[in-house]
Amino acid sequence: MKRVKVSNNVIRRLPRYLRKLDDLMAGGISRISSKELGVQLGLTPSQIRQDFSCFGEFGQQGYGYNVPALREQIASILGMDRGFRAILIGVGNIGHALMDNFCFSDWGFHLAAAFDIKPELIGTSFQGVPILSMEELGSYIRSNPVDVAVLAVPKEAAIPVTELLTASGIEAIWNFTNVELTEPNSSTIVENIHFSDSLLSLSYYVAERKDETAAKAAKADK
Amino acid sequence: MKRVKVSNNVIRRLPRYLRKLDDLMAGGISRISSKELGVQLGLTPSQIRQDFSCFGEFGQQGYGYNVPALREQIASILGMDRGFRAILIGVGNIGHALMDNFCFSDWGFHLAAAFDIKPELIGTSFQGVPILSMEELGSYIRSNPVDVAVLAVPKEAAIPVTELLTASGIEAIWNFTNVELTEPNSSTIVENIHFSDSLLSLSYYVAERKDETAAKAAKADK
DNA sequence: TAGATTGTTAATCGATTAACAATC
DNA sequence: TAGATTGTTAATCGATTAACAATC
Repeated sequence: MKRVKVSNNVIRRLPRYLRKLDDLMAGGISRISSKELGVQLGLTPSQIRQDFSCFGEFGQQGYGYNVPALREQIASILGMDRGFRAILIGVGNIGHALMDNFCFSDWGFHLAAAFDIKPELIGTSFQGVPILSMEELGSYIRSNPVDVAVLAVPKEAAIPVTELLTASGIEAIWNFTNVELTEPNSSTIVENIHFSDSLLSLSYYVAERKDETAAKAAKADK
Repeated sequence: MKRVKVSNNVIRRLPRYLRKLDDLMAGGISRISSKELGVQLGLTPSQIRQDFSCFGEFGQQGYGYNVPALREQIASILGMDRGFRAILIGVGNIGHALMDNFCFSDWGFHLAAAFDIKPELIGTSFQGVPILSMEELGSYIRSNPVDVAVLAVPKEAAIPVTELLTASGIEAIWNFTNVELTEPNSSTIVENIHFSDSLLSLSYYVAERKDETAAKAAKADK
């Protein structure tokens, strides 16, 4: 597979392609053109072909793309076939919801262990995932392969726990705390789920929509 | 306030600015230049000044920006002072976690009600928010002001519930389901929290990092 | 074969960065 | 006042779109 430098925008579209291809497969569609894919995703066919061409030639002239084959290619580009191993730090509300609801294995991940400080949780297991003490975290990381740490601790613990993680050799963090972990100098890969950032973006667009509606009403009214 | 068309990239940076300004205020910093803000956020001073200039003139030559004043401006741009009203659809794992942990009021929102189909939940309330039956959803929306619906239902329910919401007059959805709600023809504002998309992007970067490391090792090895 | 559709090169568009006059 | 820093205009860079030869 090609590994040229690919822009972040392209990477962010890959999971959407994957999702759409899964939908098509579920609907029994086995072939699609970039034109039709563009219609269904609201993208131009050019962009779709450009995106794919970053990684190879997956289509066939005059025919289009084979849906299952393309799906497998994109899954592989995203690393879904690598069996990455994850650990969860913090079994509070959001951590628990992830363990209960989020199917890591659907995305090629294996959730190997969870960590918390609450004594009543330590030593138990949930959905087959053992919950260990935070005190075991460092030694666990050093003696087990861990590719990604899922950070779901309270706000106050975010920075110290991150320091412990990186000091123990963790290179990638899936961050659910509302804290900026990305140090300008750090080489750790951080992917954020910032609920509040997302809600505030939505808030902006809602405010904009209301202003437009109000302006229109005022105009019609005068 | 200016309301020119502002690019999505700019909007997505605003919550980060807000977060940083809150941090600065918590640290007792009352004044900052675009240069220093750039250092702390990993952005160029030019970009920061360009971003702010979409909405007005918030700084002072030779001085920089007053932190609390700028914070208030950005909060206002994001609509945080409008008291938007939200309802939650689906009090499962993620919905419950949002009710319990996510402080809507911190971001200017009021969570007015939640809806579910589970009989044991209906009629109860949690954190002061009443949980109502899904059957009441349509009439509730028609007789109460609702700006945003938070969609946290199971995958299968996503589309039918969205249709009910839009048919009842909802214009904005904060979508926690792993389903593409954005119809190319629809005018509904949709903001997605796609856990799996986020994890897969992270997965890509982890895979890339591993490939680079392996390539380097192979080179050193030969 | 003729029609369709790819992969890629070139053209356009938009976003980021640099430069600088204005001014606190 | 002199130094600092803004807001904005111009230059650059990168991403998207269009065009088209290659070919299934």
